[in-house]
Amino acid sequence: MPRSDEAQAFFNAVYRAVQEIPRGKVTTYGHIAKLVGTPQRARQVGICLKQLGSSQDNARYNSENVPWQRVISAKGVISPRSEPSGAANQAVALGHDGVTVTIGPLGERMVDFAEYGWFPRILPSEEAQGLVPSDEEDEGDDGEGA
DNA sequence: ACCATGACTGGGG
DNA sequence: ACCCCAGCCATGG
Repeated sequence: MPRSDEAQAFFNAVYRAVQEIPRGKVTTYGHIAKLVGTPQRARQVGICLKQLGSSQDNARYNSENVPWQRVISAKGVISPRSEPSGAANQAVALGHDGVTVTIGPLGERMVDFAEYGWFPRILPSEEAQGLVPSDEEDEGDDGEGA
């Protein structure tokens, strides 16, 4: 577990944000970092998910109630890790979510953001609670289409 | 206490 | 378009 209370707060914020990713959708480590207010700490988001244990550990946040599989790299690829089966497990879990994972030329497991990407500016829960400062500004944000 | 190692990323070469 | 690199900072030796 993290050393400081500050770090603990960051971990919890990340877990809560990840819990808001809808089933059948994915987002990036970097986007979660932005959602919790620390855009430079995408790497630490990865550390948070790595720390998730099973529900048997009596931890408030665990691999059962936090959909860790819905977070992938900004390249649209399931991040490889020391344990190769880890990425494979994530692909299986995503498949269970109804997300199609394709295999790239180098064996990378990739997900199409155009179809499965979830990138809100703020957390839906905050919006529902009216915690969002007033922000009625519009600009041509996205406009892609496959 | 110091150093190396990552579930990362955007920018430069 | 691909590779490299400086920030990032929790963990483990």
